[in-house]
Amino acid sequence: MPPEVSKLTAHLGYWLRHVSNHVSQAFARKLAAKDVTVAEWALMRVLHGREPTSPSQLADDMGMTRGAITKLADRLFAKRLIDREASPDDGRSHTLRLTAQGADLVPELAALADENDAECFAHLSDKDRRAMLRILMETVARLGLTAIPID
Amino acid sequence: MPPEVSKLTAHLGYWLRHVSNHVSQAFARKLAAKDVTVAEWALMRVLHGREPTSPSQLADDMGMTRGAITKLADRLFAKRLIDREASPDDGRSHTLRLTAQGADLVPELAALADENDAECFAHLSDKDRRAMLRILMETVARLGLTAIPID
DNA sequence: GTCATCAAATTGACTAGGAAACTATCTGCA
DNA sequence: TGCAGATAGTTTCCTAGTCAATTTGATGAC
Repeated sequence: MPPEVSKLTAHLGYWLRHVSNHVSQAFARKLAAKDVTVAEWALMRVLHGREPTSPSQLADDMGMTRGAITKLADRLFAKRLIDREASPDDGRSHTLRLTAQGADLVPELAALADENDAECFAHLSDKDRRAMLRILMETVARLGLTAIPID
Repeated sequence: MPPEVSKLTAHLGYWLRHVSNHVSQAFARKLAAKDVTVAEWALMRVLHGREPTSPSQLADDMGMTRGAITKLADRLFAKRLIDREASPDDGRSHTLRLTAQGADLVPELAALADENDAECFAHLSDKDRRAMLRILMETVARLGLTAIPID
């Protein structure tokens, strides 16, 4: 019997996607209570503690296109959670920052994220949790270096 | 200075989503050469080695809605990669299985998945790779137990 | 046996994001 | 100076999901 497809179960990417989808869906249900989506939270989270940032920079950092950031920012702006500010030295550009209201909301959302993490990964040992976090952060750093599509 | 938001960087779910998105996007570019999407591959991958399965079961297993499975299956059917078969004991239900063509394609796609994994996680030690895989599989098993939304 | 209820799958309306075209502005170079 | 790219952001079109309503078939109470 030829093992034509040796180890289908061995693809990290597959399991990653699987787990990520489940976790994000669970998180989305929690965030819905605050009328915020996961992507909106992600943008607010990136803005928090790094104040005014350009859409292009955010697109790179979040692994999304500029078009997506535009729409995402529109929604957050409509909810008064972020503000736009024209760039003084470049007429094309502007920066985004959290409003006071947005900044106030961040800790609440962070608490939901804590809660969601706790629920989804309750079965992991502290050691495993830390290992996973370290591996993921290393991977982001690595992918960040080659953020622009190569192949 | 009150640490209002203690450890924003500590949310596993956030990094998980970040890495998963990047990996899936890279994979999508590779799959495009075979005219297959990531979701299509995922469905084929689930069907492989577990032959005839109902859409509902697939929806549960893949963490998608039934509507999504219907549309996904439509596309794969149009490409002659899967077949529908009426359920003998339940007139409402049917099962899905890979066609010969679909089964032939699986190893090719699996090779692309291998390649993508290798590229995206090249920097990880074997030990880390195995740890990550184990943790993710454990988590899926755990989430599987509570697949139906609880809160 | 008939009807109310439930379950499987599909369908339609809606939403979020990607790719690429487009607009406005900036930069460099003759 | 003035014009040819390059660059920041937006917009349009398309794809692929979710959610809710619908259709069709099964099931159980009486």
